Amino acid sequence: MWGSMFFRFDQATLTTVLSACDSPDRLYVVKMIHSIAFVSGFEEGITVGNALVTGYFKCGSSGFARQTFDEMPKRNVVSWTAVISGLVQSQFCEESLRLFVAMRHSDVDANSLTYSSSLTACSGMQAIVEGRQIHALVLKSGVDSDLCIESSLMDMYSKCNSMEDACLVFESAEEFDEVSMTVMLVGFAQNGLEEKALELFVTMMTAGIEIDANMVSAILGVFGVITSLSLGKQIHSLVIKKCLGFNTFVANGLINMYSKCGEFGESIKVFNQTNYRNSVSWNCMIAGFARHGHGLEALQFYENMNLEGVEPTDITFLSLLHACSHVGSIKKGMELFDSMSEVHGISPRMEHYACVVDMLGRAGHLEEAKCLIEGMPIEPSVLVWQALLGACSMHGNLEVGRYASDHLLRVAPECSAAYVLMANIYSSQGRWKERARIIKRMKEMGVKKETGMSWIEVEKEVHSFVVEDLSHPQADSIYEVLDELIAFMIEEGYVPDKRFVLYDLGLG
DNA sequence: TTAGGGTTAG
Repeated sequence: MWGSMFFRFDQATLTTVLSACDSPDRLYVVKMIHSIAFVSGFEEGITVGNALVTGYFKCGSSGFARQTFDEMPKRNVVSWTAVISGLVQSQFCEESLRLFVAMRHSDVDANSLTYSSSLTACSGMQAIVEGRQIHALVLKSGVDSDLCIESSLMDMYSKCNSMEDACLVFESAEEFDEVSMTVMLVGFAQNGLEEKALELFVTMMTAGIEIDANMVSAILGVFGVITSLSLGKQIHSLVIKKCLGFNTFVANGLINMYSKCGEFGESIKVFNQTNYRNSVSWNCMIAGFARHGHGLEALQFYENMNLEGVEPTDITFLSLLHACSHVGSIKKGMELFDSMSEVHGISPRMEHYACVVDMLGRAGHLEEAKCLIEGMPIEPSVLVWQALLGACSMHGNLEVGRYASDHLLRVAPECSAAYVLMANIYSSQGRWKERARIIKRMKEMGVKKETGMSWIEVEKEVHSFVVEDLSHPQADSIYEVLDELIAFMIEEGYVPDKRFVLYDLGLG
C-alpha cells in the first residue's frame, strides 16, 4: 500500500497547489513544491518557475521570489511581469522599475499587464519622468485604450501631483469603471481639489453609477478641508443604505469626517460601533481631538489605545506631539517622543522633529530645541528650521533666531518666512536698521511673501478675503461684526499681540 | 502562472 504514496506530480498539479499559496503561513508549501520541482526536473520549466515566483511573493517572501527569478534559465513575459508586479506589491518600487528596464534590454516584450505594474511602481515613487516614459511606450505599443492601463496612468499622474495629466487621460478614456472613478476621486481629494472630487461624486450618484466602499472611503477623505457636516451626514446615510459600514476603511473615513468637523459625539458613536478597529481608527480620533485643541482627550484616547493593545504608528505620534504642543505639556511630549523609538521601535521622521521643535519652541525652551536639532541623526529640513524660527519670533529671541534663519536660508534661499520672521524679531526689539537691511535683502533676492487669504462658502458662493480687504460689498457690516467679536474676546481676557502689527513690511 | 482603486498627519 505504501507504494501508492510515491507518485510523480505533474506540472499542472504543482501550479494549481501554488496558486492556493497566498499567505505567509503557506510559505512552507511553496518551499516544498520548490524542492519537488527541483528533484523532478521541473524547475527548468517556465510555468512552474513563474508560479513559484508568484507563490513566494504572495507568501511575503520577496527574497526567495527574486532568487527563484534570477536562477530561472528561461523567462517569458509572465516571469518578468510576475517579478515586476510582485516587487511593487512588496513596496520595492525602485527595484521593480530597475527590472522593467532590464526587461527592455532582454528579448522579451512587455504586455499591458507589465506596463500597468510598472506604472504602479512610478506611482509609489512619485516618479513622473519615468511615468511619462512608460506612457510613451504604452502609446507606441497601442495598448493605451486598456482600462487598467488608463487607471494606472491616472493614478501615476495624480500621485505625482499632476492632475491636469490625470484629467487628460480620464477625459480621453472611452469607458470608466469603479476603479478609474476611485482613482480620480482620490486624485482630486489629495491634490487640493476637494470641490472637484465632490462634483465628480455627485455626478456619479446622479448618473446612477453603483457606489462601492472604495469610492465612499475616497470621498470621505475630502472632509478634512470641506467641513460641511450636512454633506458628511448625507454620505453617512448612503453608507447605511448600502450596508458599507462594516468596511474598516469606510468606518475610519466616517470617524475621521466627524472628528475633523468637531462632532465628537458622532465620531465616538461610529468608533464604538466599529467591530474591526485598527490603528487608523484610533489615529483619526486622536488627530481630531488634537486639531480641535482637546489635547487631554487626545492623550486619554492614546492611553486607551495602549490598553486595548493596538500598536501606535508614526502618525499616532505626530498627532500626539501636536496635541502636547498646543496644551503645553512638554514633559509628556518628550516622554512620548522618547518612547517612539525606545518602546515602539519607530524611528522619528523629519515631521516628528519639526513637531518637537515646535513644541519646545512654543513653550520658550529655545536652547533645548536648538540642542535637539544639533543632535538629529538626519539633516534638518526647512520644516525644522522654520519651526525654530517661528518660535524665536514668538518669543523675540534674536540670537537663536539669527542661527535659525541662517540655516533656513541655506536649505531654502527663497523662503519668505526666513526674512519676514527675522524682520519681525528685529521690529520687536526696535532694531530698525537691521530690519530694513533684511527687507532690502529680501527684495534683492526677488523673494515675495505670499499674501495670506481666507475664504468662506455661503449659499454656494465663495467669499475670499485678504488682509485689510475692503473690496467686499458688505465690508462695512463684516468689519462691524469683527469689531464686536474682538471686543467680546478682550472682555473674556484675550490680550492681542501687537508687537508686529504696527510695522508694515512694505511687501504688499 | 503576470495588471489598475480606498481611511489617518502635514
